[in-house]
Amino acid sequence: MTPSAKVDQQHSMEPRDHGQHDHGACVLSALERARTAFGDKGIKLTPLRQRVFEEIAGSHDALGAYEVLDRMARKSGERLAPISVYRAIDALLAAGVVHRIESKNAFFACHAPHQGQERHIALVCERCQTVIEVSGADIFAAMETASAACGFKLSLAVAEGSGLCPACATLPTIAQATGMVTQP
Amino acid sequence: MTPSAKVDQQHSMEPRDHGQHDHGACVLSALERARTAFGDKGIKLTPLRQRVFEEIAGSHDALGAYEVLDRMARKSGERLAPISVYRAIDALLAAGVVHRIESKNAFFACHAPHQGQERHIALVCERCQTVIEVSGADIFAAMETASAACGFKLSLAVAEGSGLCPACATLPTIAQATGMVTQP
DNA sequence: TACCGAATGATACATCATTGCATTAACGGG
DNA sequence: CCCGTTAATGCAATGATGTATCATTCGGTA
Ligand SMILES: [Zn+2]
Ligand SMILES: [Zn+2]
Ligand SMILES: [Zn+2]
Ligand SMILES: [Zn+2]
Repeated sequence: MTPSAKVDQQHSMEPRDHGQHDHGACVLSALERARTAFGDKGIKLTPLRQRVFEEIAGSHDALGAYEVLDRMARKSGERLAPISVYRAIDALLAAGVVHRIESKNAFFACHAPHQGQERHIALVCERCQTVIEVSGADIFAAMETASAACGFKLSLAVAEGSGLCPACATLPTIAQATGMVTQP
Repeated sequence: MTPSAKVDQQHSMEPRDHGQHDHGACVLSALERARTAFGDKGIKLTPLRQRVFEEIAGSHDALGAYEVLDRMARKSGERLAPISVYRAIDALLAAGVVHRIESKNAFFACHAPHQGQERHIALVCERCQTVIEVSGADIFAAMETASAACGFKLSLAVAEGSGLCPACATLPTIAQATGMVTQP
């Protein structure tokens, strides 16, 4: 990846928010759920943790820890040590309000209810980077079945995917119609 | 993880090979399958790629790229640049003879036939580190179903697990019987 | 021979994450 | 209020993982 491409990837010019979606309200409600989750678990939602959470929830992307760091530094002018962000993220993970995407070494804010103990999987859009969560009960059940069938005692399961989100999945037809090609 | 624990994790004192298993033959057959896979795909199995593959296949663990590097350096006395190992691993991945475990940033040699297009998932033993592959057709089908149900066009799916392999899963009963405790 | 493309070597750098220890904030019992 | 305890943060260094860039080598080929 070239340095210039890297700049373009700061998630600023992405085709996020395909029209609808009140983002201010979306972030506020995420924050409210976070307060509840921290309260329920007896963990403290400190100012630092809240700032980190707002940064992650403020994007619907999965952000790397250093990306969070950069964004916070740009806003406040002060650069935290990486460990501070990692510690805050650990608390957010423990509270269940952010999740980690193993295949990207990145973190995203949970916008799913996770009511009960239902497991979800994360789906990452390759075009707009948006992460969505979908119920994964059948998937984890199948993993349990496949493991048990060979005598493996499964204790931790990871499942995640990437592709095109519903909004982006409809766009390639436009590229085709206009004669756009992917390889010059 | 403590530094001393790190040393213990060099995969040398692990309870690998719970009795049976002719490892020399196992590695040779893996190498033979690798030659075939490279031939089929029109990629060259160069000496460097073969050395890297032997190092990975010689362990039934998933090895990090730098662990491969260290082992090769210990054997030959010459230390490659990391990029050389990564490039070799890229070729091995392309040939399909090793797989990556996203949740560990590590690579293991494929010992499964993968006949046809059948997808497998990797299961990592938390005690002996052995990686096994099991058929994942149902799992990937469930991921496809869950994605399609919400309009997501899935193009890449990751599923992997950790826990206790069949051999290790039978051992904890011994620890219990002898009054062993996990927390002093 | 000259050329080309694939593979490798070599240096430096980028990105991801943790260890260790000092300092500060929060909270409850005297 | 003072003190002791614990959680949280600050700070410096380092470890662990992965890539960019350019030079060199090597095998085939016109
Ligand atoms: Zn939003
Ligand atoms: Zn999208
Ligand atoms: Zn073997
Ligand atoms: Zn085991």
